[in-house]
Parts: sequence; C-alpha cells; structure tokens
Amino acid sequence: MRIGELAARTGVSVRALRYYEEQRLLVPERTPSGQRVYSENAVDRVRMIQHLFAAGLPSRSIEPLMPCVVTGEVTPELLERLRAERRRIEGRIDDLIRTRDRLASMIDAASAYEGRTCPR
Amino acid sequence: MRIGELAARTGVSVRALRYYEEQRLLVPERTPSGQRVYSENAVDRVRMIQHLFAAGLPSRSIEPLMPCVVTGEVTPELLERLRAERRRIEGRIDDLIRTRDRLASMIDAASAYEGRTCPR
DNA sequence: CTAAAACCTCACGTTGACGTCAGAGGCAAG
DNA sequence: CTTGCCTCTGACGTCAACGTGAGGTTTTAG
Repeated sequence: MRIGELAARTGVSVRALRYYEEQRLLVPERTPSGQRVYSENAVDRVRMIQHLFAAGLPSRSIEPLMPCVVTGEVTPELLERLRAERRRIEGRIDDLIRTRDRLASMIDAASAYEGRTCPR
Repeated sequence: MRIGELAARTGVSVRALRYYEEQRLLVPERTPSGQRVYSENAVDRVRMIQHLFAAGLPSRSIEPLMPCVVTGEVTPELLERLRAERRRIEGRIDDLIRTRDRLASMIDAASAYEGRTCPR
C-alpha cells in the first residue's frame, strides 16, 4: 500500500510516516518512480511505534528495538534493552501514581474548604 | 533566600527558576537592587511544580492551580480543574500500564528465542 | 488525453522547558 | 578598594515530533 492509505489506516499523518522513515523506524520499499510502498504489517508497526512514543520513548530509543521486528533476530543486547525500557516505564508509572496521590490529597483537603479560604 | 540557594536546595537550575517566574508559577519578592528573594515554602512549591511537569502538565495548566497555594482560595472551578488533571494523569497511567504489558509480552515471546531467530 | 488527486523532495516554522552566552551590576572578604 | 562570586536582563540556541507550504512528478478517473 502507499503512504496515504497507511496514514488513513493508522490515523497518523503522512508527514509523520515520512518522519519515521527519516528516523529509520519504518523504511518502506520504493516503486521505480520513487513512491513509498508499505507491506501489511507496517500497520502494526506504526501502532507499536505510536505506543512507544506515548510511553515517552524518544525515537533514538525505539530505533534499536526495531531490528527485532524486521529480521526477527533476538540478541541478548536487544533483550536487555527491552527490559531496560520496561523498567523505565515502570518507574514512570510509579512517579505518576505518586503525583496522582498527591493531587488527590490536595483535592480532598481543598474540597473541605470549597468556596471558602483554606488556612495556610 | 536568593536564587542560587533555592536552586541548590531543589536541584533545579537557576535558569529554570527564572523560567517559572516568567510563566508566573513562582513569583518572588525583590530586594531594592532587584535581586530575587524567595521564602522558605518556595522549596515545596518548586518540588510541586516539578512533579506536575513530570506528570506531563504544561505550565499553562499549572499556572491556574497556583493561586490556591498562594491565596488559599478554593473556587469550584479550581477544584474541577484539579479533578480534570487527576483524570488526565490516571489516563496516562492506564496507557503506560498497557504499554508496559505489551512490552512485557514482547520480552516473554522474544526470550523464548534468545540467540536464535524467531518466526514471523 | 486531461485534470484532479496523490505523491515526491527540500526546507523553514512550531511548541515547551529550559541551556548558554554576553555584558553589566551587586555584595561580602581581605 | 579590589577581587571574586553571585545575580541581573536580554536574546539566541536546542531538541523532538511533527506542521506547513513551495514547486515539481506520478497515478488515477473520466
């Protein structure tokens, strides 16, 4: 499929797909005239990339994880990188939970004084 | 205390503190000569700001939350904003958990093929 | 065959949270 | 008084993940 269809099917912009290629996250084939041609599994690939972006990984961290998807080769280094990223994400989850709890107690304390002025 | 000490005690840069002031997140007093003077509770304030930044809130979202800390006034709108931010954070937590789980199953699947080539 | 739609490659613009440098003024110690 | 560190105000630089044209080619529909 060409770039427009992939964009439509994944919900990301054409520009973003070209950006992924620039970062070597998703390198498509080319027709003789130079147009990009993507395989079916590029759809899943893009979704994966989006999830990792959403998890806060920069493209420099995603790029070395991609060879696995491409060649299917699993090196110990790759596994370790995956585990490291998992730890990073778990750390971020813990941070967010702490922040949420802090925010929740702010809300509890504040709602006791709703409409008035709370002591400081 | 002056800006250098606050920076040292909070671990954020002097530049960042001036940036917070620019965004009206933390507006200090001034000496007659123009030097910034921070009160003791600015330390907690900065930590709070850092946590909210870490939670992904932009300064435009943090700024309207700050009057509470300053004046102690709790309006219904403020409470609603706090609750909205809490919901946002909880959404991000859920996303991260999903991403972590996906990553974890990638790791499980991959480690079964460690050193070899996995089927595709 | 032609016109529209989709695609191509530069290449500059944007946003947020600062980094960094320049040039000048302020402040405690010796 | 001067040395040395801290602070001040601009103001430009950075990085990531794209957005947004400009100007030209390719593919597709009628």
